[in-house]
Amino acid sequence: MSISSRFSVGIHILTLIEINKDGVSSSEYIARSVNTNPAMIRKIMGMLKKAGLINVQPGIAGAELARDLPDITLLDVYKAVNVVKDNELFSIHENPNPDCTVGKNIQKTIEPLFFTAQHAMEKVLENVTIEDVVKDVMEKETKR
Amino acid sequence: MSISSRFSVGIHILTLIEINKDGVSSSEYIARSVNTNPAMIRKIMGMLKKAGLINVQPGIAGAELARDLPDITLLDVYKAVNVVKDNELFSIHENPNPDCTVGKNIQKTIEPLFFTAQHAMEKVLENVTIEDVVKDVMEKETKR
DNA sequence: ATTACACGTAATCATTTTAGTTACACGTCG
DNA sequence: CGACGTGTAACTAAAATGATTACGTGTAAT
Repeated sequence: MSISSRFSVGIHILTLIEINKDGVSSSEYIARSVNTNPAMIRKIMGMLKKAGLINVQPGIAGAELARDLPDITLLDVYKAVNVVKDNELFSIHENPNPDCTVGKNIQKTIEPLFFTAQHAMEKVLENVTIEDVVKDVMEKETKR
Repeated sequence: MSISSRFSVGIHILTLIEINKDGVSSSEYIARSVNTNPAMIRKIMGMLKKAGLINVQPGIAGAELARDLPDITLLDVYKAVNVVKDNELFSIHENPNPDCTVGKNIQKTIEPLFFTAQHAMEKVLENVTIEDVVKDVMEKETKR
């Protein structure tokens, strides 16, 4: 199992929009950079738009960021592209036997542990912004 | 997307073996507690055995823990049941366009960020043992 | 030795998710 | 009006999950 690449594509899209801010970031343009289909990009952009991360308008080519660079965290993107339902990174088996000590209590024991693990992961995503990503990409580019 | 319930079932199995240590934990017995099929249980027990967490023998009913309770962490179980490939909790889109600044560098920028997030999650799992789980289950049981 | 029981594992199946693709309605603007 | 681009729906192939059936092999009791 892996978390969908929609997440990394979402990050790619936002980063590209910023770096190409003097140009026009159409779905076709972005798709060439990501190396996928424009329809895929539009679908993901739709999610980013719905989450208030970018502005796009029907019929008008190009998208732009809806917030300042440092105000978009990877957690924002993660939630926007809907790769993991809220608090369901881990799934817990349903209907354990209530007539058994373990079956009766295991879910309520495991749940908070899973939440803690998940939140630790999300906290890391929250502390990285698209600005950080943009800077790193630019730095790698100039080092050639 | 969700991490397979094999993980929570694995925890259930180990916990049950401990709490039922005076009895015989056959796959059929465990399956009744988890509320699934004995074959599923045997498959997961095979993984736990391969990881050195339990001892089972063909033809002999019952399983027992292969380590002391505090020496089995949730991370051990997580890795044993193979729910996530090493360092692949997040998947990154393949073949971005190398002729684009973003496409060329985005993978190497994102990778370490994803690793950090994943490791933060795994660290939490590493700090919880089956002993903790057993204690919590027993505590919940006596509070009724 | 035969029989009953249990583990180990392969094969099959329905369901869900992903990623990709095509197609087309609708909006914008020259 | 016509060209272009966004927004979506429909469809596909591939992969993963959870469940189930079946059967070979190992163990031990009678």
